[in-house]
Amino acid sequence: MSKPIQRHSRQRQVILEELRMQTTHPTATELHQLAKQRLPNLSLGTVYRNLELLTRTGLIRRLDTRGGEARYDGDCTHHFHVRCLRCGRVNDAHGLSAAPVKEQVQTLDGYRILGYRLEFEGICPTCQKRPTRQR
Amino acid sequence: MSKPIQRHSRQRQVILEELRMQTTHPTATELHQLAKQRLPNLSLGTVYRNLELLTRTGLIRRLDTRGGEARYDGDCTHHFHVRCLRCGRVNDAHGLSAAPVKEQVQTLDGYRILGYRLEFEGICPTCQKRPTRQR
DNA sequence: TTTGCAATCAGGAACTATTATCAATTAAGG
DNA sequence: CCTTAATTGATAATAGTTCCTGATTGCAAA
Repeated sequence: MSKPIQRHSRQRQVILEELRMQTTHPTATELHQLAKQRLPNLSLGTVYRNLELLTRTGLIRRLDTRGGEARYDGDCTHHFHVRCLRCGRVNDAHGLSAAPVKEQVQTLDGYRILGYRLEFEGICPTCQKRPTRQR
Repeated sequence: MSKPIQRHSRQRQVILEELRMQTTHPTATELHQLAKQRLPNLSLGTVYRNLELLTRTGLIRRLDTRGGEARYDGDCTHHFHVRCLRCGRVNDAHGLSAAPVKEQVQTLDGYRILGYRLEFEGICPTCQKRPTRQR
């Protein structure tokens, strides 16, 4: 059972390009809408399949998500994110480092530590302007 | 529309107790199995409903999860987690401080920052012993 | 070129985790 | 007790994602 050869497909190319054009960390559905403008009968399944494949080969990053949809990031340099607790949008937080924290950890309960993720939570500018919903 | 009065139910009590007894940050399903031993006809819906309510009132914490199921933590003191990239289990990482990191950020792109989450990724002891799956 | 074949596709069904609905039950205050 | 509304179990519905089918396509060797 050898590793399958990855070949070049127009769909994958377009999906990757569209993701890289965005700074908004789109969801699979959003990306599907965008890419569909160039490939009208691109299926959502194909978008998911390729996002998975591109994530696996390290060309893009998949961002965790609080319950909702996964978001994707075309920028693989090490950086962090700020997530809006109201609307769920995600922005970059460049220029920060959690390296001092990482240095505190080599192993943790026998885990072999491979990396870390740091994410800030808050309210985005747009949501700050919007009145708070009634509970 | 006033806030409903929260009353005391046996189910909620048991769910909370079982969660607090665990150090493993169980998923809703796992917790359902555990609590069912004490309340045999406890429904999964009730578990979800109460986990949501307890999270909202701040008695427990819901942990983000990479795609799969949400996990819950009965310990609300501020601490971090290590997640196994292979099996998804989560352990605590007490005794670390990310305060220096937080101090780097007051506002970020106009966001009002309310908190941050730091999570380590690695391979847990059990999975280190298991041979790597073929790709 | 043409051909062979595995990688990839579109479309839709299936699956998984979670939330909503609803009639019946039950906690809590009067 | 009695009333009222929160809560429950059971079940249906939803959302996001993955899986399956048969058709298509990129690529390498003939």
